Amino acid sequence: AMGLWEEMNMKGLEPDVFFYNTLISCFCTKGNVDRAKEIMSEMLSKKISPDRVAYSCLLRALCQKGKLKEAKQLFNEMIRNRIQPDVVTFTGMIGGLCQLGRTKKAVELFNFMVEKRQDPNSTTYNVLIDGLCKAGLFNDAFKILEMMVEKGKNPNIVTYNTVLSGLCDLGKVDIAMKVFDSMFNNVKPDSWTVSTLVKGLCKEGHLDKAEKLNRVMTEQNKTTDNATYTVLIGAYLKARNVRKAVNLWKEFIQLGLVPDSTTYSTLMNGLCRCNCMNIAKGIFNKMRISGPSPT
RNA sequence: GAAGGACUGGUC
Repeated sequence: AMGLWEEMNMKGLEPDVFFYNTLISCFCTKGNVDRAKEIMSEMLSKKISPDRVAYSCLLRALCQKGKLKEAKQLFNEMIRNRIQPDVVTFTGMIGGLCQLGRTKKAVELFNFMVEKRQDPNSTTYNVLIDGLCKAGLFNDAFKILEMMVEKGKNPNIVTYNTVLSGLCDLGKVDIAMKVFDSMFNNVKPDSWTVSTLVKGLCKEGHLDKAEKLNRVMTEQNKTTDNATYTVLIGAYLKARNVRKAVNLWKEFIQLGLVPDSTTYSTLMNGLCRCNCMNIAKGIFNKMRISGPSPT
């Protein structure tokens, strides 16, 4: 990285706001918030003012790491510098808080942004609904969903998938299937929808229904993908139905789907647990030849 | 119709 830095200086290239923000974003996603803050200080020393994007990045990362005092300070600094937080800023922070497990704080922040007359968009609602579902607070999530509809923000495919996932986690796959049947009027189910339901059905032991759903959706809407098959194959291996799993794996290849590292991990783990070392070896060799697709 | 920040599913 230092090499690149020097090279840029030699060529007389001045890093701009975009460049700095890219760096900040990288350090934030790597969880190195301190380094990201240093980058922001450096911007200031070079007379480049951090903009809304720079602040939003850091704020989300600070929330996610539980550095809430620092986040508050930075937020105030942002306001002091006359940079207004927007819906993305708030949504990011809400998401960070949810990942932290502080859903109560997340809801507070949601209310705060409404007070500040920032209109939550569908992504904001989706983030909060997902956070509440994952915290096991489905009823609260459902209230937010109702609020979303009241405010005229129509649930999109991500909203549906999020809610379906929440229901499946609760073991309410029967209700999830009813929602699925009713969603076609509003949105078009995608492969995420299918894999979510397939996972839910498998969790309850309905492998046959899961497979059928995938089959129907593949034929009618071409909505299948790597992840969906990985769920199905993994479930059959867990049920020690190696024959079925291997057939699905062949089908997977025939469809032209491309296995990645998760696909192979699932296969290797499952086959080894079934004591099918020979089959595992064969697939492993295939991977060594073609290589898993990059994540 | 390109853009540096926010949302959903797969193994461990």
